[in-house]
Amino acid sequence: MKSESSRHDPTMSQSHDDVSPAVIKRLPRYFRYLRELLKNDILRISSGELSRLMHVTASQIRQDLNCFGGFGQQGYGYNVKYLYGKISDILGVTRGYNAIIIGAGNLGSALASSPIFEKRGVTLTALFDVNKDIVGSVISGYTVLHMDKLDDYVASNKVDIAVLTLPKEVVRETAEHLASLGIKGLWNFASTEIELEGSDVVVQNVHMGDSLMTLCYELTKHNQDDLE
Amino acid sequence: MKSESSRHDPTMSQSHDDVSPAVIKRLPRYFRYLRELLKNDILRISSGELSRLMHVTASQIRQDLNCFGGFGQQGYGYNVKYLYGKISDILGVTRGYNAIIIGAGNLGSALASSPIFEKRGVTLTALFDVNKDIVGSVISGYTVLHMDKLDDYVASNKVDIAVLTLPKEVVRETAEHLASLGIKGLWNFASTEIELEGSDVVVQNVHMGDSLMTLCYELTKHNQDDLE
DNA sequence: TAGATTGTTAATCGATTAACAATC
DNA sequence: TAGATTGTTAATCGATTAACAATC
Repeated sequence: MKSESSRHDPTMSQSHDDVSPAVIKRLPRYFRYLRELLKNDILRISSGELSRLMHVTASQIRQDLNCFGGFGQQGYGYNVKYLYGKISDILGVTRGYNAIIIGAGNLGSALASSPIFEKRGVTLTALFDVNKDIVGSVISGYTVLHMDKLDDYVASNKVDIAVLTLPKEVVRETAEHLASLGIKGLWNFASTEIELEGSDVVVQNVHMGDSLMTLCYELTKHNQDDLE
Repeated sequence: MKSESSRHDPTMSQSHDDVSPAVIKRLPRYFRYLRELLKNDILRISSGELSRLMHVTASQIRQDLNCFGGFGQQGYGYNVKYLYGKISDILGVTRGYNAIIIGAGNLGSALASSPIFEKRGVTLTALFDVNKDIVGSVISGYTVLHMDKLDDYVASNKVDIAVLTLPKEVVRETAEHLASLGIKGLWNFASTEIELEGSDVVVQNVHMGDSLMTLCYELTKHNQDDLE
């Protein structure tokens, strides 16, 4: 019945290797909107209503959600709490991942002081830096550790994610070192792409600059259109 | 010869309203790689070489670049300097856009202290905040101004882009106010989407949190795969 | 039951890749 | 000229939308 999508392992609720990248990229957005609905005590929503809210087609919403299982109910719609829980599970919010920040400069501190981790079930556990002026200082309740304590720290603490907020020049070697320590997720803010050939390390490159450039492109296009 | 893509206005080098979103999203990445090549004194590259570097198909590169005109030369490849210049033009790097930062907290300061604007031809001209403790302090050479000076400032200075690094709760009203002042580009770091119906304001929402969630999804998927 | 809305298949649309003639 | 590589068309692939039967 549940089609081909749930395979092998019968004990696990769902497994979904084959979900398209396009769908996956949209999941965090569903997460955000559902959280907002929940905050406003809206406990039930149809794909039609959600489509108006999110400015996407109802068809896409139903298609997307169905990649992971039938979360709705005909004639009723979706239970917001239930759906939010399911999507949280899929995204790993309930897994209790731990993160450390490598590079406690402006951006590193900004992230440490923000609720960005907590909101997504990720726990920040430490910050590292090489700068003597920064090491030992306290940022958002964390004492910044020196990088030479990193190996020991990772050996004795569970670390799932390393956040890379350090200069472009040292990103590559740092990433390789972190991978060698067994850290499986890298969140990279340096404007260079990390390539770890043939490793099982997952990398997300942020590229804020690309976003600024797209904005500039659109500004430029608008201006041009006005002239024509 | 130049096909349908360059239309109307004969004085303007190119106009290209009809370029697909997929192509546009990739332009900043070309920009980054070409800059890097230039830095390494590589003055000539073929789509084949670039494809190996960027991990995309040569076909896609040629297709993408051709949306804006024939920048290459058969039998030779692409002149890196020339191509970099062209892409810079398309992206608006040479337009001399000015930006202001609204919200001089951790993230605002981090952006102000980074080369992110300068690298893309954007000039940061001022920072604003409402917090008495922050207003008047100097961040990366800029004295933080109080928000009540904003209207005057925008009236007497060219401001193309406003960077929104302020709390989610005030983003909507601030965005509307900025739009009413005639600012045409908003770069939004709050984890909420700005909708300005029917205005000619261009918005880029950054959503760093979505990136973290995608990382968590992939970590989770990896772990599951291991179990199967 | 009747009405509403999902789950799902089929149709459309857009984006990517392959192939090759044009040409430097 | 011969070799290389683009520009461009045609073929493939993937993602989105429309439609409707299943069903709560």
